[in-house]
Amino acid sequence: MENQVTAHEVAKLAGVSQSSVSRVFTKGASVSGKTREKVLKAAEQLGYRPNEYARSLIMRKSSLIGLVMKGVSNPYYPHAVKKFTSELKKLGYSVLLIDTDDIELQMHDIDALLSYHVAGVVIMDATASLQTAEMLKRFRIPAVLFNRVVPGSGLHSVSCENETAAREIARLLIDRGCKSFTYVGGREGASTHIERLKGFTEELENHGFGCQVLPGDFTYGTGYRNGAEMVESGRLTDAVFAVTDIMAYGIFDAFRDRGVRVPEQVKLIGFDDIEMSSWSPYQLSTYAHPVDRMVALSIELLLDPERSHADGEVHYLPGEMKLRGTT
Amino acid sequence: MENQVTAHEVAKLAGVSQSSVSRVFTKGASVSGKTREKVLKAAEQLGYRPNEYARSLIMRKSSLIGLVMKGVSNPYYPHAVKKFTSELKKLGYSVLLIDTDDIELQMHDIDALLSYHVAGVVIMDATASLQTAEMLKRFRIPAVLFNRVVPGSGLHSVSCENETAAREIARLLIDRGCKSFTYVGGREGASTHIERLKGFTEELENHGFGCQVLPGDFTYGTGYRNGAEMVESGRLTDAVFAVTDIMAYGIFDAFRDRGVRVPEQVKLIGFDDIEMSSWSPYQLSTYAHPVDRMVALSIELLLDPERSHADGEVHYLPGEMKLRGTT
DNA sequence: CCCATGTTTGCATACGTATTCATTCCAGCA
DNA sequence: TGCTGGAATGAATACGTATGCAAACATGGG
Repeated sequence: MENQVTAHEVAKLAGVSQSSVSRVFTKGASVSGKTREKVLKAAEQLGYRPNEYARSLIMRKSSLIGLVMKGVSNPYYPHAVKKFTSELKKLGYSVLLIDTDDIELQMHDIDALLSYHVAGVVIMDATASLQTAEMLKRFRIPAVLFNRVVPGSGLHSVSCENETAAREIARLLIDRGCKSFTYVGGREGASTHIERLKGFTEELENHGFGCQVLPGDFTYGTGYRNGAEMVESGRLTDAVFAVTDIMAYGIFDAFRDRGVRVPEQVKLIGFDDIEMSSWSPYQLSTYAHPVDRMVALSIELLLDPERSHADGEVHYLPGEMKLRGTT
Repeated sequence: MENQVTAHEVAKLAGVSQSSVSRVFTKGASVSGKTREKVLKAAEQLGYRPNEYARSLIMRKSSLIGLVMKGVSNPYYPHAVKKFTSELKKLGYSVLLIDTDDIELQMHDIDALLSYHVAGVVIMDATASLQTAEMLKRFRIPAVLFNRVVPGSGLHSVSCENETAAREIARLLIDRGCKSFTYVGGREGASTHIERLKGFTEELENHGFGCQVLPGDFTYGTGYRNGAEMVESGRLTDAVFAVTDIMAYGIFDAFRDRGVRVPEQVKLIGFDDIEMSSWSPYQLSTYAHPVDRMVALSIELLLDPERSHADGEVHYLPGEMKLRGTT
């Protein structure tokens, strides 16, 4: 950075003023074709790139979007990250990656976002406490919760139609002739868990069925333990709905290891449709997130000046049922 | 960003000069306890954070590290990303995430890195053409290739001891009594592929064995197809070494689907030790990357001013064999 | 009490760019 | 040719911070 090529040097070489150089690189500015050409040639020769720091400083506008990830527990998120980065790149934004260790977006992480005055924040696979939400509002940083809803936070949320999908899943399993049901959940308090649980159990109730609810945490290991326990304690049901594909794999493997056959003895269905679900040992039936549309909507909410600072909108987008071998 | 709290406002509230405010937030600067306290109180009250743009501009030094990812094909990388972000955070750096679609780091992506004059670049799961390497050198951006080596690029490389590990794997399989061998590879030209292939076949040769080499691309699907073809064409061997865990899964599943038993009929071993390898359906024997040490060394290479701009160092770190159920 | 020494402090400036404002340029027309 | 109005240009300034410099201040020894 010490030997940075500046607009002044380009200007000198091109025989114009620094202003003209700037105008060439600022879209919508008025420059004659002649000088534009001279400037571009000089810039090319020197390898000039406008300095983003100076640019963001003077324009009082950041070209960074903060992307908050919790971890690597679920392969579903890296996929969404990829989509975000490539879409944002098209719009001229770069991505500042924040990796929280905690379930919640921490104050410490907020610091980085504030120092760069990011144009917006996407919070994935993590949640924001009301205090954190307040902080974001206070500093007028547009934020959207991706795949999470935090009631009362006033933050935008973009989620899958969890409840509706869970109802659909319930009906599907009933149609398949199942009479007893189990729901294996995610972390207590996670909106995806709550909404899917609600839709599933309510719809079952509507049809006169009950549901065994087992606690979980979105991990394979816990899925496995739950599956093992179901078999060993004799509490196996005709159908199992796992809050997440990853958990479904664990359950599936626990069943298989104990000689329980899927889908003959038990029907199993997950949620997410990550790549692995189509792999041979699983062939898991599941409900696919509309990732692309979720990403597009998130970006829209962040960057539209009309909506970014307005009250939090909560969106539930419809996904698609993917029926494979486990139902 | 329009209503940014500046050091001037803090200064006014605290009754000191802007310089003093700056000094409080610049470590190593000389401030009295009294003013420090006044400033911190005022800053807290106003929610002041130093503006990174102004700071990076005046200091001519970026606090960003570029992290280049190719995609989401291999769960091994997200794990490393997490390690990078958390380690860099400790050192006061933030992460600029670049997502290349291509196998190579593209010029277009370089632009973002240059605009922010990043303090360094980590290139993961992708490679850099000689032209790109030249570009990085020209702009004096320290770079390290993570898990890749590009001879002649002059870039630092931090990799696993691929060749040595592959030899070890060969000896292990020989010890297990295997007489015929297959290597299922990765993308042509990828250094991990080349090095593991070399170590494996050479060591086998040393013991008087040949090796069937099948082409691959690091994906599950290709692993599966290779596995299927081996069975169906009758070219099954006593042992199979897959360049990557992901590919090993595909091979394993193809075998299983066709009634070939692992490890009784075929011994199978992968490379990476991603989380899934310990899952019940696979229990894959594999060789674990020393991720933590690889990350630490990468950061060291980037940030040590003595080494960051020096000629590219190529490091191979030893990992650890993980023997599970497939050998 | 005074001077010497070291520590704090404020002023002014610079980082590289976008943009306002005044000036110059130039095409088009009478 | 002389005018006019719009387009293009350059000079100057501002963004928010770190830092060199000189002035102010504190401290302690004689």
